[in-house]
Amino acid sequence: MLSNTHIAVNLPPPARECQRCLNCAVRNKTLCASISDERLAILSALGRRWRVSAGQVVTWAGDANSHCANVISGALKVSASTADGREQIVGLLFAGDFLGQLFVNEASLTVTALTDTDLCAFPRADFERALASYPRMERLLLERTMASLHEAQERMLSLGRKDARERVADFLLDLARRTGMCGAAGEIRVLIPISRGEMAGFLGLTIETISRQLTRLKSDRVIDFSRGERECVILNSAVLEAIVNPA
Amino acid sequence: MLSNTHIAVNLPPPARECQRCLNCAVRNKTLCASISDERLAILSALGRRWRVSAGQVVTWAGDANSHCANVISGALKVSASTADGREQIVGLLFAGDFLGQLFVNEASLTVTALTDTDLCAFPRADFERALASYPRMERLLLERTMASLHEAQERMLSLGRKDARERVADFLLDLARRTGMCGAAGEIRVLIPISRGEMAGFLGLTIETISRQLTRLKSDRVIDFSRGERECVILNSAVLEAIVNPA
DNA sequence: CTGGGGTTTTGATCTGGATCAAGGCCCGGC
DNA sequence: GCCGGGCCTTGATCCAGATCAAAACCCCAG
Repeated sequence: MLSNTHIAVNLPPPARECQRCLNCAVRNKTLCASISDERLAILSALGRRWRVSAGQVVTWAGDANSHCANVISGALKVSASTADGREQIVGLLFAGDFLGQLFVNEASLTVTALTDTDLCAFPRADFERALASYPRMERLLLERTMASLHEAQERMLSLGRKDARERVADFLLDLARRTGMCGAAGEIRVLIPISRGEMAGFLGLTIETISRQLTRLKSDRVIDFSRGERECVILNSAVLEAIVNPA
Repeated sequence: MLSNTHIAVNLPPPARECQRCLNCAVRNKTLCASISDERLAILSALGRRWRVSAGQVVTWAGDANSHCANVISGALKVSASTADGREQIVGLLFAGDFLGQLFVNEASLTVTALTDTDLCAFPRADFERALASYPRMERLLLERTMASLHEAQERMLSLGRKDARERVADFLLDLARRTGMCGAAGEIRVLIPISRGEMAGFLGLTIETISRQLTRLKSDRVIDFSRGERECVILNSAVLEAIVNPA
């Protein structure tokens, strides 16, 4: 023990830098999870903590694509827009997710914090270089990128071919699967992490349509909002499944 | 020269296998472009030529995801479907493209040949293993997957927020950018590689809407089809640009 | 308790694209 | 040359969801 302390005091600078990473709240959820404690030094030296408050834009579409980041805490939306201001949310990011497009010089998407958010940001060029030194991280990033692509493909089906009722049911079930807590009587409690407006942006609908679909599900006793608009209780998931999977 | 011949005769079996690869029509367009001639042996041993005729299904959504492939020639559509048969085309593949989802045991997409097609197919598990032996190929695949994701994100904006006119204009300009040949008088000749029905499947519209939008552009003297439905001449790309980029 | 801004709901109307229904065109087989 | 089957176009109608408009609700500051 004593000798351990002695060793720690004499550790070279890079290793000391790593303390921040070793204690990181998302150490084993981000891409860094693929790197052993001992080999963390290079990456650790590149990262900078960055706190963003709710509503702030992290990256503007059209700007130089200079950074990427791991999400430590909070929630962000990633959106594409037309020149005249229509917005489509193409993804949501939460703790552990990777933020950024690699190998491209101009950002094509706008990233905005939905809540107060902590990021661990890297200069993109440095990160791309580092990737080559960490083959397991590169593999993990490839897996995650493939998974994102897969999600994107399902969303294309939704946006191109499903009606409002189906899209909303999809969304609720997805949320339930990811974060749902089972209550006493077979019902599922889901905290909706975004506003009605953001749901609309995500599902390619308007705010009014979202609201109407939700109230319809409510009056059909499929869901309930007795504890606030953000707290959805799924009373009858079988009906939702049936909407999502029509005859 | 004579000694060269002599050496060739004595080459070990793996290298001889490679001849097929070295002569491959898409040697420097597929993922294999990242591999030097000398190191091609492992991958070469895994690949099997596979000829698919127009209309044949290569992969059914829901089946075991056992293979991936490089497209040698031809064209394919990749589509997602709802249980009741609505179809959204999520991507098109041409010579040089990589076909397949990795790291997933069940295929979620159906892949269908649009024309007679030649593939170079690999057992997925073998290919994933091989990937680790070819870091440059893994990097290239990561870059391509990121590019696909980027495309998918633009399509989400299209499907979620753009009207029929904009989607069709987008499609034509995209095609022109990729494959368009400039003619005499500033006009651009574009060969549309798919039918009206497939355009509809791709753009999230119906066949009738596609047809109406095209005839409208035709009567507005923006495009012309004098040489057949598949041969589009863009007479006034400025108008198309204006549709794509509204005030 | 009161007032005001933001979010959500609800209502009335409009419309772009789907749907339903004919034709037209082209090509290959007989 | 005529028939049959794919495509593609055109026309008529319908409807889900957008748009426009107004309440209702909710929370906090004063």
